Formats: sequence, structure tokens, C-alpha cells
Amino acid sequence: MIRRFRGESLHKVDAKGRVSVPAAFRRVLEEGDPDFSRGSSPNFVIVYGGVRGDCLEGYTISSISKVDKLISKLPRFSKDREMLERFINTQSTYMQLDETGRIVLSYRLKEKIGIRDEAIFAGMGEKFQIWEPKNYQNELNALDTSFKNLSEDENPFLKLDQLQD
Amino acid sequence: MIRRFRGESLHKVDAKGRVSVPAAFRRVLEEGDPDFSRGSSPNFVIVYGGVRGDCLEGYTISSISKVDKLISKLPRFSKDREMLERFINTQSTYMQLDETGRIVLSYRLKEKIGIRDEAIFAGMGEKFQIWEPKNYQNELNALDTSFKNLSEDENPFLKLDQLQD
DNA sequence: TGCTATCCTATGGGATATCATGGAATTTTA
DNA sequence: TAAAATTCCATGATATCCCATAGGATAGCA
Repeated sequence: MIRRFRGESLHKVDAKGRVSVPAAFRRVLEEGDPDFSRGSSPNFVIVYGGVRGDCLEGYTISSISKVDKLISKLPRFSKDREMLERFINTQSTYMQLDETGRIVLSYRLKEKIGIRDEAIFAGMGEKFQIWEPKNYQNELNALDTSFKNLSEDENPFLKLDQLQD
Repeated sequence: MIRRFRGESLHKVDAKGRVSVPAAFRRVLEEGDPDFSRGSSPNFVIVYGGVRGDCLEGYTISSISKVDKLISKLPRFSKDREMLERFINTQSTYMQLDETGRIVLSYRLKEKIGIRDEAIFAGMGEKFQIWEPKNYQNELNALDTSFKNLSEDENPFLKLDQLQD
């Protein structure tokens, strides 16, 4: 089975910026790091810029590598490639869990998404997100409203089965 | 895992032109220098001419070799090859980190991109860039605007998924 | 089915190493 | 030999490591 990021949880951020990554997510990060071995700590990547400025997004090494590989296929110096690299490479950073399963969010990262002393982790399948709790709630509410306003044939749940073949 | 240049950071440039290269980038430079050994300092290449006159671009030895190889495939004496060699080979220079992880930017290099006493390092996957901070901000803003003005089918993120297969 | 031992998780504090940066000393070079 | 470049120390700030604790969950056992 390939594990995916599932669930949401709230964690304290201490004075040094340290936060526990949910235990369930650690298993996914371990599986997604080709260099991980029992006894060590997995690496992964946090993307902080780009399309969404309101949360951080965590990717396993293997899933970000897929993206990196696709980008490398684009012609060097092309506008598309530069743009993607700016969003995916420049505005991101390698991270490593410590032995107790924590990471440290630098001042810059915390500031970027308005985090003070608590953070919400939300599983999103191939990636996870880190939110300031209030912003997260707003995001959920907004999503709810926009979902309710969809017409029948815009409903993504229904579109899902049409993809199937 | 093959590390890539990720993240961005601001560094002071002192009177002698010395700047710290971000610690994370040093690891990539070390990995990318076939002659590197523990205890020594990695070599790499800075390209200052060519396509973009507004920033410097740093390549690991192994990634500049890839580019060199591509250029060698072009017909000798062709205009294209001549041009690329001028930009990539002529307008570039070998560099070596010192023991504290710094390089020195000569007056010429600083002048080229308008740097005075601060420099931004930006990871771009297989290479990194060095910018004068204000110019960098302008670059980011311009990128943002042009991204927002893209039509659906011009969105490089969406194109990425089409490459897949 | 209640008790206890064990493990894992979340969190905190202090010690230590690394990083970014500045200045002095020394070598090179024109 | 003066200017420029390189090497060698120095230091505060930051990040990393190491240890400690408390609560929850699980498992084994009587």
C-alpha cells in the first residue's frame, strides 16, 4: 500500500519554532524518502510561495522529485521553466524531521502564513498543508460556501466517476 | 537523493566583496563537484553574461558540464554554437568557496548586476541566481503579474501534467 | 477484567555545533 | 613597496542535538 496524507491535527509551536509533525504523516514521509532507513529521519520539502500564499505545503522527496523531473524536461531558459522553478524551487526548502518527529519553522516561514504558537496540519493525499488555525477555519468555511453554490454538473464528486474507465 | 538548489536568502556583501553562500547551497555544490573531498572546498562556475544581464547564475561543475555537452552537439562554426559559447563559456568564471563558505564578487561582477552591500541568493533547481535585492523584488513582482495574466491553457502548472506519460 | 509494564507521542529546557559576518594578519602582485 | 587579494582568527546569532517528562495507548498477564 502507498500511504497518503490523511487527517488533520493541531500542534503547539514553541518559542524556537519547533512543531511536532503528526505521527501518521511521518510514516508517509519515511516511505516517500528513498534515502530513509530505520534509525534515521526522513527528509522532505516545504513549498511556501507561489499560488497559495496562505499555507505551507509539504511534499515527500519522491513526489517533489516527480515534479522536478517534469520541470527539467522543459527547455532550459524557457519562460515556463523559469516560472515553475521560481515557484517550486526558489520558494521552497528542504526539511528534516528530528528524532522526536519535529521540524522547526523559521521566523520567515511562520511570518509567511501568520503562525504564532499553534499550527494545523491537514492531509491532502500526496501533500500536506500547514495552516494558522483561524485561517484554516476560514478556508474551510469558504470552501463550504463555494461548494454549496455549485450547480449539479459542476459538482466534482459527480465528475469523479466520469473519469473512471 | 540528488539535491537541488532550493530556497532564497539575503546576505551581506562586505567591502572586499565577500559574501556567504547559503549553507544549503554549499551541500549541492559539494555534491556537484566530482573533485570535491571532505576537508576541501568545492569549485563551481558563475555565468554572468548572456540571456539575463540582471543576475549572476551559479552552476555546479556537473550541471555546467551538461550544458557544455549540449553546446558541443551543435555544428561547429554555426552561429548558434558561437553565440552560446560566447554566453556560457566566455562570460563565465570558475569560483571556489573559501573555508568559511564565502566567495568574493569582484568589482566587475558586482557592477554587472548592480550589487552594493547585499545580495539575494535564489535556488533554481540545477542552478542558482544572485540578485541585487531591489531588482529581485521587481523580478518577483513581474513574474507574479505575468502569471496572473496567463490564460488557463498557458498555465505552466497545468502544462506540467500534460508532459506526464 | 483490572493491573502493570512498555512503547510512542507531544512537548519543554539546556548544551553544543554551525552559520554569517567582521577585522586583523599575511601573502601576492603589479 | 603600496595596493590588492587571500588567509587566518574572532564572535554573536541561530539552528541543531541531546536529554527529560508526562500523558495516552497498547499489550501482556494474572
